[in-house]
Amino acid sequence: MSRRAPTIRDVAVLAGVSVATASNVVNGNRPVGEESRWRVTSAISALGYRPNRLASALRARSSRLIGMVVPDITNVFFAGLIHGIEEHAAESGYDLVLVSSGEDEATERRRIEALIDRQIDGLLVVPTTDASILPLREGRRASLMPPTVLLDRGFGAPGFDTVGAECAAGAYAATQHLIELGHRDIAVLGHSIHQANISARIEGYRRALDEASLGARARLCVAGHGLDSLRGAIDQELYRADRPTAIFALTNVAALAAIKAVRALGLDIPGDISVLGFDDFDWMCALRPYLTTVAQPVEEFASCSWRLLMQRISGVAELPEIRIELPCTLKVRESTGPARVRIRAVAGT
Amino acid sequence: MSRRAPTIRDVAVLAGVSVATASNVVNGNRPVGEESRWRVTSAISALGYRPNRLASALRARSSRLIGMVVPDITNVFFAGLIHGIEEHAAESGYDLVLVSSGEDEATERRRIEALIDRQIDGLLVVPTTDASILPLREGRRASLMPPTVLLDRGFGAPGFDTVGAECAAGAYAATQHLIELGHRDIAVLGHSIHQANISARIEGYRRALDEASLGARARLCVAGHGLDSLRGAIDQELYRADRPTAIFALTNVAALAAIKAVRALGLDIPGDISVLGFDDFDWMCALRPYLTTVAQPVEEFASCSWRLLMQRISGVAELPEIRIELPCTLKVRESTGPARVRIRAVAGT
DNA sequence: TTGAAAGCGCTAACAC
DNA sequence: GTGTTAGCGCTTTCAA
Repeated sequence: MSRRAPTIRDVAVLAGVSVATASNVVNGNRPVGEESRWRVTSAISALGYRPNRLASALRARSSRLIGMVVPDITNVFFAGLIHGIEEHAAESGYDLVLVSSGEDEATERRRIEALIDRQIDGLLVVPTTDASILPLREGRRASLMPPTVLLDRGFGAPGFDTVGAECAAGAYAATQHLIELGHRDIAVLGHSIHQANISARIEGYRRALDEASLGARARLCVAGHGLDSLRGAIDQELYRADRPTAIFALTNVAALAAIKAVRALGLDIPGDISVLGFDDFDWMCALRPYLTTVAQPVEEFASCSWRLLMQRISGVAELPEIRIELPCTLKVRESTGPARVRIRAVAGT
Repeated sequence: MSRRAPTIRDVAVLAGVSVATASNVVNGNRPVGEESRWRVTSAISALGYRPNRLASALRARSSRLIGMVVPDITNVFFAGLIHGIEEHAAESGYDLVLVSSGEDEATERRRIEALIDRQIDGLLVVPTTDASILPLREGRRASLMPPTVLLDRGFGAPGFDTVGAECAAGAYAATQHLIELGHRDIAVLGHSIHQANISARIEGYRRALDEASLGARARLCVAGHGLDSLRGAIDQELYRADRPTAIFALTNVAALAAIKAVRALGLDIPGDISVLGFDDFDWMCALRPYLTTVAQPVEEFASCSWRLLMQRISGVAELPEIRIELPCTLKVRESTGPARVRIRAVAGT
């Protein structure tokens, strides 16, 4: 029943050659004679030999394993990222070890260490906060860390290659779109300020407001990562007498929270209040109204970060950190419309 | 810069003990004296030693790596599954190697072989079709295969532990719900018949129809896995003069396809046509109308399959295959309503 | 309670 | 073009 799996030694013996030759026909590291090659290949199929990747990784000092860390797998944006990366990995003969940090810095730290212990060849991280992965570079293990690329968050973190979106520009365009529709009271809804991408989005929002001399009307709703937390924050804003006429949600989860909150109040989108989201995915088109959103280039995120990582692993890339910033696209759809003129607003203007 | 990482030998030397003792304090496999333990722990922290999991896995014949194979990571149902499994894995000290089969049998096969080569301790698969993983059990590698649990699809496959939903019952309840609302022309939309779960859903649908003496009116729309393919199939059905008054979508992707198709025709849900879906996730509540759906117990899928896998790995479970079937929940919401009485239908009845 | 030593299965020098 | 051999870093007998 549980017969020992054949090793390369078994192959060599059956083929009547040395293990080196057997190894060479398997890996093609050295030329092998026609005769030997044939004997080895037939021995391999006769025995049903399969190489032990653990042993080969240990010896060759290359596991062809890439660690990937995301805050939450169920977030459609991260799921898209994982999908893209996994595809590239498969093409390049790598496998992905996927771990979730659950938006917790300590967990993230611990799990990354565990991945490094597994001798991964590279690391792809969507860090919990901009600062969370910094200690890894500074610690004793600095020189022993595998090539690492930070995605989405942590843009520009010193010591790391980073791939992110042009968040400020995207948010600027989105806010401008709302202003052009006549909105003057635009609330932004998002989580943690401790992330470069989120603060960049807020910055873009502020800039657009400032340019329209609306700077004083900025309304920031900041909450935790969860849907409920975001929902609570926007609820509070909506219950105010002078509630906003538009909500700019800075993440896809925030957009969902905003929609739920607005719906719960029986308000119409965009009749009573406009909602503008972030990220884009299949299901959004089933929403009524179809959500106006700032789409991030998920595919490009995946391909750029993968390319960067491969360059680092092969030692091609030069020393200084590389930062790649990808453009967002404002997708104007149905959830944003002209601002409803409110009595108070009319009187006030 | 690239100093060699300290090994357990370095630790032993610095602590003035043997490697065996150092190993034992790291792993606790054997009792170690107070004095030795202290010397080793301080040597470890002095050197910043971290064990090489590759080497330990090779020697101990246990990688603490679980392979997970899904058809498509971006499908919210599978994403939820991955999330749940990853959580359990983390708790138990395992890591997940995630691969996507892309609904392709050959790819699935190839990637599973690669996972086995990595000496994974267990395998969790949502197979492309019911038959796709069977050859693995039959092949020469049969005895060399790691414990494997099939999820969602492949229920009851010989030689495998399987975890699935009570699809027939769920679909029966859903269809009955539609019949009670007065629907007599109910189309089902789904992909591949070659999956036990899908055919069970169809069976449940048929049974409900039969019991209402509506068996002759069964309408099957079968398509490929893609959104577009499903969309095409349901479009065809909707363009018929006697189009259905209700659509029962057998997967979440099918539900999305149905919604898009109905919308494109300018029809109202549920006024003109009812839509009933499968699976349930956060974003559905942002849909207008909120989708009536058959929810599968994703969390339980994850916990049951994990428990089963752990039992097999530890050799606790007895020999015969185990099948676990989890109940679905019909969530009646807004997308299903009374059947609109059509002229033709009135005349016909 | 501890140590010495034999490998796990493989690759890469180094020889020929 | 091929073989011999020394490890990769670790765990685990076996003996003390």
